[in-house]
Parts: sequence; C-alpha cells; structure tokens
Amino acid sequence: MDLNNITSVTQDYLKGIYVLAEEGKPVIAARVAEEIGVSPSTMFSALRRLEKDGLAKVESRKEIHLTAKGRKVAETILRRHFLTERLLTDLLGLDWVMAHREAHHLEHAISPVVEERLAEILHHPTTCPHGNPIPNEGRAPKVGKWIPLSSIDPGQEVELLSISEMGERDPRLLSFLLEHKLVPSARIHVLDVAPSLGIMNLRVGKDEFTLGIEAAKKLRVQ
Amino acid sequence: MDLNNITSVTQDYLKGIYVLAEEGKPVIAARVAEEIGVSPSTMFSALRRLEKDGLAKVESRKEIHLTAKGRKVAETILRRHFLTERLLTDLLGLDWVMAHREAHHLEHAISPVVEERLAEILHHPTTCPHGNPIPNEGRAPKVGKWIPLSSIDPGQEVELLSISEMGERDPRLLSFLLEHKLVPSARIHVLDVAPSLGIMNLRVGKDEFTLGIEAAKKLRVQ
DNA sequence: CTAATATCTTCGACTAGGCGAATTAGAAAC
DNA sequence: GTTTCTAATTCGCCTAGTCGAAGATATTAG
Repeated sequence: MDLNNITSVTQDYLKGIYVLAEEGKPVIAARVAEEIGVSPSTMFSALRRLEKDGLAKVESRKEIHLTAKGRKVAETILRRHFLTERLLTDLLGLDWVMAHREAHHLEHAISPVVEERLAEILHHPTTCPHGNPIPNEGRAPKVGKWIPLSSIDPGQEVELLSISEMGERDPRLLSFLLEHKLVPSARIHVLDVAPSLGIMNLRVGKDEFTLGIEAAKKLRVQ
Repeated sequence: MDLNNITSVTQDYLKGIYVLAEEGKPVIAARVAEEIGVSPSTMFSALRRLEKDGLAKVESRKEIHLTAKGRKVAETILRRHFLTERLLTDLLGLDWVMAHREAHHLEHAISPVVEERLAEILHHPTTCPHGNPIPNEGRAPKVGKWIPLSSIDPGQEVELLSISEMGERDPRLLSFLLEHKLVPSARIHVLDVAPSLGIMNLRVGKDEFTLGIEAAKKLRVQ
C-alpha cells in the first residue's frame, strides 16, 4: 500500500472514521471531529477533500462511509501503528502509554519496506500491545468473540482480551490500566457493579480497585 | 531537545544549511535551495520564516548563518537521522541506501524519549552506517582528520572513513559504493588519476573500477 | 568598465489545513 | 406542531508551503 499523495492528516481522518465504525459507533461528522480533535468547520472541509479524493462518501442520514480505497488506507495505517507499537514495546522497551503516543507520529513515516521488515523482525505479531488484532496485508482483522467488561455480572471472572482503539487514545486510562496490571490476558474478578453510580469494583490478583462503567465499556473480555 | 512548533519542513531547511556549512561549502540561498530541492522563491520565503523565528540570519554577502537555536535543531535532527539509520541497518537489516531514504522520513517523528531509547539499545553508536559522526546531546561532533579521496595520489592505499552528507543524498552513488564494497573501513588502492577526464581508477580487494573525481570528493579517507 | 551570468527579491496564485462566528437544517422532546 | 438541541454548512480569515514569471542586484569574466 503506497500512501504517497495521501497526507498524514488525511490518514488520521480515515483512521478516525474506520475506528469509529469498527466500534459500532454512529459515524457522523460531529463524532469524527471530536475523535480527531478539530472544529466542525475544519471537519466539514476535510470531509469535502475526502469525497473529492474518493476516500469517503457521505450517505443518507449523514453517515460517513469509507470507500474501498479509504478503508485500505485506514487499515494500512492501523497496521503500521500497531507494528510500531510492538517495536516500541518489544524492542525498545517503552511502556504501552508512551508506545501509543509515539506510534501515532511514527506510523505516518513507515514505508511498505519498513513495515515488511518490522513484521518479520517481530515474528508477525497478531495483536498490538493493547490486544487489538493487527490488520493484515489486504484484509480486515477477524475479531474473535468478545463482550465489554461493563456488561459482566458481579461474581464473574473474565479474561481481558484488549483495550479498544478509543480506549487507547486516553493516556490516563492507559496509565491506570497499566498500574493495575489490567493488560491483555489478565484475569479480572468483577466484585460488584453499581450502575446508578456508574462504577464497578474489580480485583486483579490481590489488587482491588474501582473503574467507571464508561471506561469498562472500552475493555473487551472473555 | 523539543522540536515542537518546528515543522519538519523547517527542520529540513536547517539541516540543509548545517550540512552545507559543515562541508565548507558557501552557504547561500541558491545552494541550499538546490540541496533541499525547492525553487528560489520558495527558498526566499522559507528564509524569511527562519529569520522571523530566530533560527537563521542572513549576514553580509548573503551568507546564511544558523543561530544557536537553529544549530541545536539541526544537530538534533541529524542525530535522530543517524540513530534511525542505525536502527534500520543494525536491527531491521536494511541496506544503507534504503536506510538513508527511510530515515529521512522517520527522523521527524522521533521524540526525545525514543531517541534516548534508540541510543541505548544500539549501544550509543558514534557513527552512522555511512561513517559520519553522530552529534551528541548538545555538542557538535568532533571530526577526526580526513582528506577527500579525490586528493589522494596514484599508488597510495587509504582507508575509507565516511561518505559525506552530501554524498549520502545520492542514492545512485550509495548503491554504487555498496556494490563495490566501498564502505567505512574499506581499504582503497588508488591505481591512477586522470584529472582531465575527471575520473580515477580504484581497487578494493580484487575489484577494480572507475569513480568520478566529483564523487571522490564526497568520500573521506585516511 | 562593460557584458554576461548568477542570485536575490517581489508578485500573484494555488493547496492543505486550520479557526471562530453565524446561519440553516434535522431530530427529538414536549 | 412548535420548540429545542444537535449537526451541518457557509463565510471570512489565517499560516505554512509551494510554484513560475518577472524584475532588481550582485558578481565575475572579458
């Protein structure tokens, strides 16, 4: 996938749209704008560019859909993002909070050749450090069965599969999760859930703590 | 060194100016424009930006000089460039032609943290794969004694120290050098020199070939 | 010193990317 | 069905970066 003549800013818009869609959220301009962190008017003109370049289309009810080309770009950039995260954690020894932040910049500077070498040197990893499946050359990642931690009943014990894309974008959440060893394959005991308070109490190993339901929605388990 | 609010384009201008000065070439707008590959008018407006931002100053006789700040930026970006080249060759196994090209993109996405980790993981290399000294946190690299290959007399045998920055920028030259094992520490026998033809004949190991004097100026030996 | 050449500088125009303020259009609530 | 709220859209304005064409200055060669 050659990302020439697709600017890194455009790549970010496409990635934002892709991730939002992947998470089943409504993909409208206002949401993407929040996700990317731009004003509505900026989003609007960006959207015009995306349509002009045949990367996305605004359908009925203002839903934004990626074209095949746009999706390809998004998957490529996501793959490079995840491979870069692996490089940063596995080879350079950074923690996953920094890895995510740094990968966000580096992903746009990874060429097909480097992407290829990276995959080989890292033994073709299938997930990023946060557990998300790495898109593979030309196909969307098949995600296994999972449910959000937020919908687990008290008394249950589950295994953490991954932190969703959207969760990954919040450094404070990532730091909190790391601090409490809430990493992929961690076993989580759901002690109790208080929907009215919007919180749930968890135990990981001997560590007991409280997590917001909203945050728990971003964790995939089982 | 925090390169926030200094765009990658600006970093390239500073690097170009720095390298030109380092090689003892006249540092005027026209030369830098050629080096970077932009039109004179573009160079002119870039120069105005550099002055406005306190990164460079145009002195008498139109000589461009970096300010302390500008030099700092140039050295930082050069250090990241070289460290990235080492990553690409030593860890990812790319050849030095690709390494240089890829590093050109990646260097702008390397943060202080990654720069630091990179240096450690690579055991604090002192030169890039092309033999150029890596600037060290806050100081210009001290270069050892060297003379250009172009000024070596026939019959002499010398050791290749490095390919200059300017030489590095030419992929075809780099490919040629690699092909003939003309890498740092290679022993070069100067068979004969024909200034009128602008060429010199060399031998490396059992391999005899011809190199242009202009190219030989970019190779540092002894 | 003049002529030729190199260099610099200005001008007008363009794209990408961004903002805020104001207006219009839809959706949802009452 | 109006009101309310969220989105979308338009408008004017901005910076960085780029170009080409034309004009103004140096510099250097003869």
